[in-house]
Amino acid sequence: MGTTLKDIARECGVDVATVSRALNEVYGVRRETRQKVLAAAARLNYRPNRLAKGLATGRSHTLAMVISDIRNPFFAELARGAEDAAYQAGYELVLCNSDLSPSKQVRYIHTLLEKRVEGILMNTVAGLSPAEQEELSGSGVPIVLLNRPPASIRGFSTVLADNYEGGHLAGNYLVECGHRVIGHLTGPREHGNLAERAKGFQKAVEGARATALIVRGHHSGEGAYEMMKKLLSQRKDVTAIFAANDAMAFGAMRAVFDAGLRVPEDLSMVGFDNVELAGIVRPPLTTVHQPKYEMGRAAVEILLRRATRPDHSTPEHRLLEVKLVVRESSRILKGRRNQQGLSS
Amino acid sequence: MGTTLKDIARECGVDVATVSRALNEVYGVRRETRQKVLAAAARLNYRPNRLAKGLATGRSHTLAMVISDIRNPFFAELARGAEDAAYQAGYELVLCNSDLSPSKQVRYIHTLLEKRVEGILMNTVAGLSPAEQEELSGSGVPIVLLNRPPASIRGFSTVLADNYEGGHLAGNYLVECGHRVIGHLTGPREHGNLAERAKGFQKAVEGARATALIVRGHHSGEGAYEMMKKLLSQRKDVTAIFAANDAMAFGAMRAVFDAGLRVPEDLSMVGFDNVELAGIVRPPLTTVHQPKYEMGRAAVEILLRRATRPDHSTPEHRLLEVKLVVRESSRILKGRRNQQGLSS
DNA sequence: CTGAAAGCGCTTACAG
DNA sequence: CTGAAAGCGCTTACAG
Repeated sequence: MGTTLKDIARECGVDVATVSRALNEVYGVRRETRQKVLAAAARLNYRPNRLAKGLATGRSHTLAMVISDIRNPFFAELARGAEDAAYQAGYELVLCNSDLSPSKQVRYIHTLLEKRVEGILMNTVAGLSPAEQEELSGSGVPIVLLNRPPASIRGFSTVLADNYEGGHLAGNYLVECGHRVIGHLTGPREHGNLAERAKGFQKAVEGARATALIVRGHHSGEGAYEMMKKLLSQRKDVTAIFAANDAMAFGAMRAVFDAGLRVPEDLSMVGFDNVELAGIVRPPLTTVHQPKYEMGRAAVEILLRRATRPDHSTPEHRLLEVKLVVRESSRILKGRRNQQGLSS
Repeated sequence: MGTTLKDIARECGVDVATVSRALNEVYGVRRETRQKVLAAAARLNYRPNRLAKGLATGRSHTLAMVISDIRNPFFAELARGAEDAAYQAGYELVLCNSDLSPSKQVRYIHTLLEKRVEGILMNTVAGLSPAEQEELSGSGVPIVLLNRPPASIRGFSTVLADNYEGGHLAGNYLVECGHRVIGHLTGPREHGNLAERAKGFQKAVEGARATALIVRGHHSGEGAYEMMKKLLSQRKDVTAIFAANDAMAFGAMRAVFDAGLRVPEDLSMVGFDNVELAGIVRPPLTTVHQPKYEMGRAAVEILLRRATRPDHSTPEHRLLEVKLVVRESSRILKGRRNQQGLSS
């Protein structure tokens, strides 16, 4: 069916090696010969077999991303950034949804290694056993993570938003708005990014001698809904909430509404991520913006850099800036300060 | 670095052919030999090179999806369904964002064919030239489209929601709610799926001797915002709107709010797709549900079926059911009928 | 049941 | 500049 180098070689009366050179290299082949080969290739509608090429060169020209779920807008945005960067470099991106299941993650990784992908973008390796993490980091393919890996394992690159700074921004903002008792809904301690946000938040709040109430549960809308309900029943003095991500903020808002309270009149709400929905819900959500698209791009750039220069194999680490986006879900409590300078 | 069949063969004192058989086939190899090979493979941490395997067998075990933009929640949902089906079958899915740009689509397709993917899921081929469409359909790899292709081209499979029925449901519902002048915001005539929705809608409305106002523009939130503004300034008698997709409905709602009107008190609004956001905005959007996840699955199932039985190459066509989801953005105008039977 | 050989379609030193 | 050869790592008739 497909025409191969051999067909072109026969057609032109030259060797396949010459055809290969003519098609790939800029010189090392006589102009005339090259033209003849190119013409024949076009005429025969030649399509190189990339599997064969990959086998011969050891390069597959494909990258992969193993994330929890592409339906999560955070990952969709990230994926788009990653794929754009890959496309520009002539690479393909394979999409894997792991649901954070360790067994799925392991299966994906094995298959990807067998397909000789040249780099993998993963949100985390936290679910893998130490042995699996070691195996991965020693597998030879570049990996970039979106969460800080255990300190014991070397070899992973990372692309991180400045989570600590983001938490600090949120905490500081709420304190400056005059809030004195502020709840923080977050996930399990093991989740590195969330832990950083909590730390930054706590630092800002307690540094201002206000009270930070840390509530842990599942870091999802559902989880936050439950946490919020419980918190409302226990502490009447809370006037503001910082949720560890936007999905949690939406869940928490539902619980607030269900309790017959208003946002921001009764309770200020701040999220993290700045997904598109944050600007659309009522009231629009104040949140910490993460440069999701850029993070995807940055991750692929690192992968590509490491794939093409296997010589120096020290991992790269990239920290991206976050910023506070003030919308209508939060308000100044006692007007001690004006809002100038806060809303940047 | 990687251990190969040859290493295992040497280790076990057998031929690579035997190793290959032991690793792949269930019989044709003595039990004992098989065990020995398996043990050695495990010990040496053998990972088959899929590029080599693919070259030898002609099968890449990968599928691809070429869509406009993964950030569109419709496609994210679809992608998840597709990837789940692929994963279960032991296939990988490569993600391509075309923005519907013909040149990007063509470049993606060429690369994918060169990588010998075994099937491609594409939203549409409408942007390609007839020659390109012919080339694609004759390329030998199974293709499933999410839009009806030009009648002139044979060979494409399709997975479609019942767009006509969906439009009909929407039109019929609004008529039964008592609306007599109903606007329909839609896209260009060439867009097959939207055209079907418009047809079904018109049939239902005009069949009931009510007035259907078709407004065309860009099928996006922005486009709908503009259309709606214009419509409001021209026709004061419109009491309901059917938007060709949810994003358009959201845009139209913004225009309604900007004009100082209320939904559904002044204007009923119905969308199409039932993206997650539809249930979250205020007021929650009445819309026609499309089974996006299932469409993704169905598409991959067709691709796989056709990839594994290249014998009968007639395309498959799958039509999926839609249903009306009544929420709070629409209301009964004059109460001529009760809502029973409408909300199913 | 197993080995030896040829082949999948490319690339890349090595000669000339 | 070009050809002949070997190799990438697998599979699969063909013998035995």
